[in-house]
Amino acid sequence: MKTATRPYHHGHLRQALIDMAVTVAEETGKDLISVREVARRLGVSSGAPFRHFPDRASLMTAVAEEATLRLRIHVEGALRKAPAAPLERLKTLGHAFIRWALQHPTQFRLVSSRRLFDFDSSPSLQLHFSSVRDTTLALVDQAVRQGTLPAGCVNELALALRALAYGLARMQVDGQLPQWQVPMAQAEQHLCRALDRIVDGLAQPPERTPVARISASRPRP
Amino acid sequence: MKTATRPYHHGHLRQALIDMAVTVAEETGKDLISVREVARRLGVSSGAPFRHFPDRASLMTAVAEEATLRLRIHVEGALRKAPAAPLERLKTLGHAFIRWALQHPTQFRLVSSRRLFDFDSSPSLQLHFSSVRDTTLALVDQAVRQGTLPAGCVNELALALRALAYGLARMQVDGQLPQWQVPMAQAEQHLCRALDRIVDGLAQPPERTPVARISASRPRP
DNA sequence: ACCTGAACACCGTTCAAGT
DNA sequence: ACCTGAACACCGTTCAAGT
Repeated sequence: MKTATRPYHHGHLRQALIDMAVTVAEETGKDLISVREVARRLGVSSGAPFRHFPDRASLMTAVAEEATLRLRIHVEGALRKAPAAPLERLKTLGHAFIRWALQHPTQFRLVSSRRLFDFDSSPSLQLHFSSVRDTTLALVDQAVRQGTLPAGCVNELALALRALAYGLARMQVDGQLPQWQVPMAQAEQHLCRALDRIVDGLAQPPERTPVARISASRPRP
Repeated sequence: MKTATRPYHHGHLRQALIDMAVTVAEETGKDLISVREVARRLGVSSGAPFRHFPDRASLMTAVAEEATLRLRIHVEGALRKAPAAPLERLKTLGHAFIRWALQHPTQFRLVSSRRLFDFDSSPSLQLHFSSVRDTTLALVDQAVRQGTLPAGCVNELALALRALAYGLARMQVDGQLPQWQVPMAQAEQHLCRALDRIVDGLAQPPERTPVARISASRPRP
């Protein structure tokens, strides 16, 4: 039930615009939402949004801020239930990243592309992004230190693993998976298995036989 | 110098539209070009393009066809000068893929996103895409067969390696690399090194010390 | 302080009319 | 057969005017 003939006129329009922008984005699947449509759906005039955001890019920045926070929370939630082994945690992080991307494809595309809003202008965006990145870096560092991942530049390896998860998620979000014989229905499992395949392939000790117990004490010359 | 007062009026407008669309796209960096601007730059009326393409998406499909062919030619050219070892060829393929993406970011984004045009409607698009994919699959298959890559589903491993190259390229194209401490100037080298890091990490025989000589003699039942 | 609604300069697309 | 240019229904953004 709306409040009579003058429903809006005031209220917390700013937040309503952000929420409706997300709704419209995920509904239409388009990267560029129409601020006029967002205004129309909220029952306000076409000029109203510009009292809260200087332009569409600023609105998209606000949307990206919230989406990045949700991605961070999703990933952190998954890690809370994960085992302690760094490699297992890395896989869990990757799975959570992929899962969130597939469930919120338009938001995922938005937060991934620095070209649709102004990343540098938003401290909260930078904070939430860095948090996930730092978690990745820390896990890779632990794995390298304990010898379960091959030695070398941590930054470089973390970048590669992030790119792997990002690439897998984006191939689905961009609609490429049909050309790789991956049925849409089990896309998530397929992508997570592909990720595990690489991580397990990189893992140092086969831990098949408890004989060797390699490195862990043999960092680098 | 333009040809007097009636420069156009006829000609091979269809091809001119495709070429100008590429120019405008790479110039503006926007995913969605304006067909009005393309027409304007060619000196034709705003309705002229629609005599050759039913809508903008069809024009973008034509652009994507040519871009995909160029990507294919670039990759095949690189492989022609590459060594014979499957793993080396896989790395070369990845490097060429990344290099082309960084040199033609807007075309790369276009061909990567099945959402900006109609992939299924274009046989040539499918042909050129499949060619690069099949080359990847064949190389992974060879490497697995000769034991330099770990055994398992070839399709899955090839998908993962393609996702790795795709993710690395896209992180740069989407503007994420500054947040990963990668200086723009040496982006390409950094990305190629990250790729090599994973491929080398997956390679089966460490061939460092002849001591262990793990598996490599345990192909498949 | 916030919102409206007309206005401006753009779009993609259509289509009668021209050559 | 190909192109023009007006027309239509949209945009993002601005801004005087309203509450």
